[in-house]
Amino acid sequence: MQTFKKEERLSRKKIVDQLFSEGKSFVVFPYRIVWMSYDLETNYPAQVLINVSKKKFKRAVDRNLIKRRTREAYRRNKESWYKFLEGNNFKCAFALLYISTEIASYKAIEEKIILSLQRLQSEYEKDIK
RNA sequence: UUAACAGUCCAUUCUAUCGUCACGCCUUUGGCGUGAAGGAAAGUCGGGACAACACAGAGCGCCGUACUUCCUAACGGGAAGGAUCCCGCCUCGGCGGGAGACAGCAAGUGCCACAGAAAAUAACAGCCUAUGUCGGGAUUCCGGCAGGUAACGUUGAAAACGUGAGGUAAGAGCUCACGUCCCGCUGUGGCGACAUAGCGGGAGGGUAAACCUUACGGGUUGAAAGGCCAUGUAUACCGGGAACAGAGGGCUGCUCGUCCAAUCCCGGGGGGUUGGCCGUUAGAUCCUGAUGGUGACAUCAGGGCCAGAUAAAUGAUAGAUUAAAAACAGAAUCCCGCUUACAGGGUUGUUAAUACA
RNA sequence: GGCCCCGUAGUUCAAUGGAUAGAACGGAAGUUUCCUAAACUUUAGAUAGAGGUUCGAUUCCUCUCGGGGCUA
Repeated sequence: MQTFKKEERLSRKKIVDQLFSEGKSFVVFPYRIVWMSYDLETNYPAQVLINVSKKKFKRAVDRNLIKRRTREAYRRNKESWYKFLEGNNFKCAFALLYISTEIASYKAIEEKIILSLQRLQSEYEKDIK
């Protein structure tokens, strides 16, 4: 199902603090991805945090637009990522940080989200070895 | 009809698929139904509601406001009116439009660069010798001193009521006529600001978005306010200070008052929590109509329920209309204003042009 | 969300309401040197924006823009 419920989003301050102090990160422009394995109290295999900086986009309307496009792209393309995690019995907390200063179109964002999720899988495979 | 200007109103449409948040219902790992940002949600510039502090006291300090009357819960907001200034018109004293933080430098103090004698107390240059005195001269003349005197003195943003006459030694609102302005009193009109007429007194540079005076108002802190439940814990140790008597504390700059009071304060260092519920959306509410009022607005009647999240909800794709789905822009306790941003469209008024009658 | 503070040369700071807006470092040009550094001489460069009060505004007032701090 292409849902995006609240349980699929990262909201615990404790986990967020831990993620940003201990998590590993890489960049797939315009996103910076911070991730770590965490034993989440949910049925979903991953929780995601989407962030757009107020320093880079002054107006709330612009921030909302980017967050909505990112959320939409993640919702439509997360299926294989979930299958991978469930197949290996992993649970993952990660953050998508938008670091560009320009507003990207939906098509560009979707492309990069797919790339990011593939990169996350390969990072996990590296970690196992 | 078109264009310009001013005012006012509306503001990313419709269909399908997949999704987000809240509420309700059901056969509850889900499904169905309903609802889902703004005129500025923005800036946080005023004012309130609400909450805690003693539901709050006194004085000082500090801050704010400033023509009048009214509206409002309140306001620095709004309405109507007054005076002043600016613009336009003409039949020349009226009409129309616009502007502004519009109390008081006639209570005190300060400041006014450069220039100028001087920036307000005076002094200086100049003018006058009526009066006093001294000297010369010798009978009404000259000079000095004392004295009198005004805004006339190249400036400047600003120079001490204006013009004319009288008056005098020379002069001066010193006096008079006409005029300007200010203060007080009285009459008339108006709730009032004020207008107008008369009488009396007076003549003063500017600056209060300089200190200030007067009048009125403001207790302080803000929903990260505040209340409840759950979980968990240790003020171990070190340094400095206050105090064994009213130290310290009660969210207030100081003093007083009042209540609680034996350990308290500062720095280093350490332990625990960082979850949930309420506040939280029905209200100075919205729509329609009637009545009162010049108006802001008020009252009455009928009807409606219109986001409520807590890392924070509205998007994506395809199609249609269109020249182009397109401006400024996203609720976070709520409300009333102000200010600022803004594509397009509707509508009202004024002006100009064109066409027709 | 709430409450505050600050915007002056490229940088760090000055400047009672008096305008030619100052100083240090830095920049540019020149002198000196075989070349560089140092030294010396000269020079460019700024009041965040708009409006108001005032004869006059960096300074006082209002609005806008930008930056920063505090608050569990």
